[in-house]
Amino acid sequence: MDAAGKRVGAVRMRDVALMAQVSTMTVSRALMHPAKVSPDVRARVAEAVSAVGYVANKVAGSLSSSRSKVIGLVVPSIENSLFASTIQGISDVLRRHDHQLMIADSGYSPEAEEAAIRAFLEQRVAGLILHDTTHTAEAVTMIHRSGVPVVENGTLTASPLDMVVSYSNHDAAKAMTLHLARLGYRRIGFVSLPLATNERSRDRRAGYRAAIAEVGLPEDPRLVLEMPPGLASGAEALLRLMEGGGEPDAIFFAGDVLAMGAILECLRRGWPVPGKVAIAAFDNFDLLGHLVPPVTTLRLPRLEIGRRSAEVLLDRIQGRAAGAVSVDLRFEIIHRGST
Amino acid sequence: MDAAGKRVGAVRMRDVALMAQVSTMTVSRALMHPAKVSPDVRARVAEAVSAVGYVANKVAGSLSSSRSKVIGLVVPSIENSLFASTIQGISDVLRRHDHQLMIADSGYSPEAEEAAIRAFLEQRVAGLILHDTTHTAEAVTMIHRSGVPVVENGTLTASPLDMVVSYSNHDAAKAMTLHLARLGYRRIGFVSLPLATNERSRDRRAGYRAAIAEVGLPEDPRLVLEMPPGLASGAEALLRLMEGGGEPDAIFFAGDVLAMGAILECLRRGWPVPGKVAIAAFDNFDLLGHLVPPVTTLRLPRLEIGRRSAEVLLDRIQGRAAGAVSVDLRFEIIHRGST
DNA sequence: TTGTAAGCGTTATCAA
DNA sequence: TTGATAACGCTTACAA
Repeated sequence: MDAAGKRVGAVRMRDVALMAQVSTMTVSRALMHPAKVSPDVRARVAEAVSAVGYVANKVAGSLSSSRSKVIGLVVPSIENSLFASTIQGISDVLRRHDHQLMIADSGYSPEAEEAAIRAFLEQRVAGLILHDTTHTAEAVTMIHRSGVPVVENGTLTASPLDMVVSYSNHDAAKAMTLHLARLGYRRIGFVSLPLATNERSRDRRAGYRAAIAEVGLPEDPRLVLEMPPGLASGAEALLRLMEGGGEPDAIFFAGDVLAMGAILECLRRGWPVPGKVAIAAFDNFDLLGHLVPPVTTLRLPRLEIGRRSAEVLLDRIQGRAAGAVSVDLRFEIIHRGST
Repeated sequence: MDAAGKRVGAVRMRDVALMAQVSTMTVSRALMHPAKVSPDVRARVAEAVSAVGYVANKVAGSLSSSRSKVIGLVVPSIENSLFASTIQGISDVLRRHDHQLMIADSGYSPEAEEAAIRAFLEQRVAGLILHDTTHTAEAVTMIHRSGVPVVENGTLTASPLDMVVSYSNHDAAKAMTLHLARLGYRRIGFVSLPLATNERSRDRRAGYRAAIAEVGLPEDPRLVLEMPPGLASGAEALLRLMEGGGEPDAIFFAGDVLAMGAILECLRRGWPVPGKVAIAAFDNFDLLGHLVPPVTTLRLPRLEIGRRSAEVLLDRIQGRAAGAVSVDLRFEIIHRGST
């Protein structure tokens, strides 16, 4: 590179062509469709490639062919380990299919998501995977105009942009609440993450309410709380519910590490679980199974969501499928000692 | 897109130019250097851009200018939350500087790393960040030939490819071991991750040994163990050391969630910590501070490593700096109840 | 301040 | 099976 950051003097396909005594077109063919070229040429090209140290220029290739092998992914937070599993799943599948992954995080802001989407479209990605299901109008317009296929995977939204791969946050929260009711708990508290910009949180609370209504328990606002994510937040939620006059006999923490924070607080205070209060979590952190007592939770298909998202996207990109796709992956209740 | 995945009929700069009644060159300038264009033209171009819904084609731009704003990152595992912090740090800085991030994971294999590096160079990334410091010969050759700047950030390696931003795994492990010795522990066990392909693990064990030698404690092979990562692995390591005849009075778990698994095992067995055995960890998981007892550990600058890596890379790319860079970020011992 | 012309390094197309 | 030629959509370099 020169001082201004401009790449300089790279080996081009032309150099390979000269060395192999063929045209650049033949080199291109030998690399893309080896079968369409004579064995002799194939060998000469291969030799020339390694002799001159040729590294293909996919920027030029993409411009010429109007195709790319890059997928753009926007998650709310890269650091959050829940998303990390999904990213891993996506990455695994893309690598197997010789595609690349670009990542941006929105910090839970639709405006930042829009900026990320624009940047990806400017790079002419072949497809998009969005965790969120809430987008700015401008983002929706850009995506539709671009014609790029999209998978959303935060929740099984009823009105997807294009394709969805997820599980039902509503049904999962409802199932866990019903599970607690079936175990005999009657005053079931519920703690969720912030609802405003998060359809997943709203789905979960709706699921909780549906279950409460279904089994005929009274709705008590003193039993429902909205908290930011985090260990400390879970501990605080526990204390607020226990001292809020609602007298919960069980609490369902439907978000991130909230349940972990709550159960550690119980440990510190010497409160027996479920003797004093039962605790259920929403996500299958490894750790929940190793705590004392081990915590009842939901197993969500985080990794599988990533894999399937990448697969349906590639299917569409490669013309193996068209039209609407809505994949409902399963969740599962893991019943343990905390309830 | 048509059936073969070929993008079709996008709006080009030419369309903006026609609408704004200027040449494409003027549109290009108005977008890249608004100051170099008259206010009138600037306004007309801006209006035309939104009227036709223009989304710049950076593929064409990159080809033409031989510049790109994409950085490639290779980590051993995307799913591992330790790397997630670093990725978040990188992402934060890149976004602020209008750059994009491509990610690949090597699964701890140098060959997979080589493939990822090749793919990134084919995309003509402006820079590379590699977590690992062990590379194939071919990877090293490709990188040098390409002239792309590189930051390694897994450990403060003595022979970097180019730039390094990290902390000293050796010194961190040594410091913690000395800390334990200072507290009066005399039979200090040590558990590390696999050493074969991991310079970081080797550095840590060397640091432990250096400390043991420095304070004149005997080296006892029954006190040293090599384990895969994971909670279960930590629990198993604890039991093997406690029953292995070495009679440790403290154990230093220098890897991932090993310490967490060990302390949870102590909880389950009702072993007092540090009464029965003291426990120290290597990484600052939130949770370690909330366990009972809270666990002594090292605070490592994971996020900061990401930020600084991105910064030194951008400095080099943008010509603000040249030459060798080696940034030694700090670590810190967090003394808590478990020791 | 604006425009013209010539690439950037590939692949598509069509002809040989 | 191979090659010549013309894009792909932008930016550089230079001219007006």
